[in-house]
Amino acid sequence: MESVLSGPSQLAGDPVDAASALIGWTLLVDGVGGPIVEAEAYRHDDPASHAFPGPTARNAVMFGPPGRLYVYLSYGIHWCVNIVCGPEGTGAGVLIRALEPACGVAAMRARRGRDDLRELTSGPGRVGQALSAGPWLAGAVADLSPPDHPRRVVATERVGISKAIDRRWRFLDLDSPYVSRRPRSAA
DNA sequence: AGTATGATTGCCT
DNA sequence: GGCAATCATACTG
Repeated sequence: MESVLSGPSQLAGDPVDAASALIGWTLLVDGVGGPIVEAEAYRHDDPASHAFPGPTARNAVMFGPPGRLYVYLSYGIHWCVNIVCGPEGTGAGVLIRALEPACGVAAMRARRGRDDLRELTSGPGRVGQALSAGPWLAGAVADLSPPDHPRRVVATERVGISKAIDRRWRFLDLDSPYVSRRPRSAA
């Protein structure tokens, strides 16, 4: 009997390990999506995390069981997708910053209003739009399936934050053309 | 109640 | 490279 739970075993452990382990796993929403190529960890004791102030209406999902989706509105414009990680109740998550557009490409093109594959899912706001993310996804169980080939993963600085900027908790597939930003120099 | 600030993106010069 | 868009959340008074 196979486990019903999906995702890497690290999903319920340290979110930093989970973020790294998630690279290469395919995330689908309603059959649309592809392999994760870029992700950032946000720990509960991390000043940059939405969970840092403690449980609130917005971040409630983060304090639930791992493997679910935490969705938030960024800059009043973009809906961004996270996978809740860590032991249940700790309030940690992993922001999905980029995917390889593999499944439902036509749908993603239509939702994004763009044809170029590199503009479909390379960036957290783009991922949200391509997957049609919104409040209705909050708390849904993440649809994850394992990588079909190993990835070269590298750790770099997180993007767009002003606190705890020194923590290199952004992980990406070194060989993917679909990451939002390449590391400053190859590591 | 009012204000400042974002885990961003796309269009402008 | 710079900045506007746009609004929920968090914080101040």
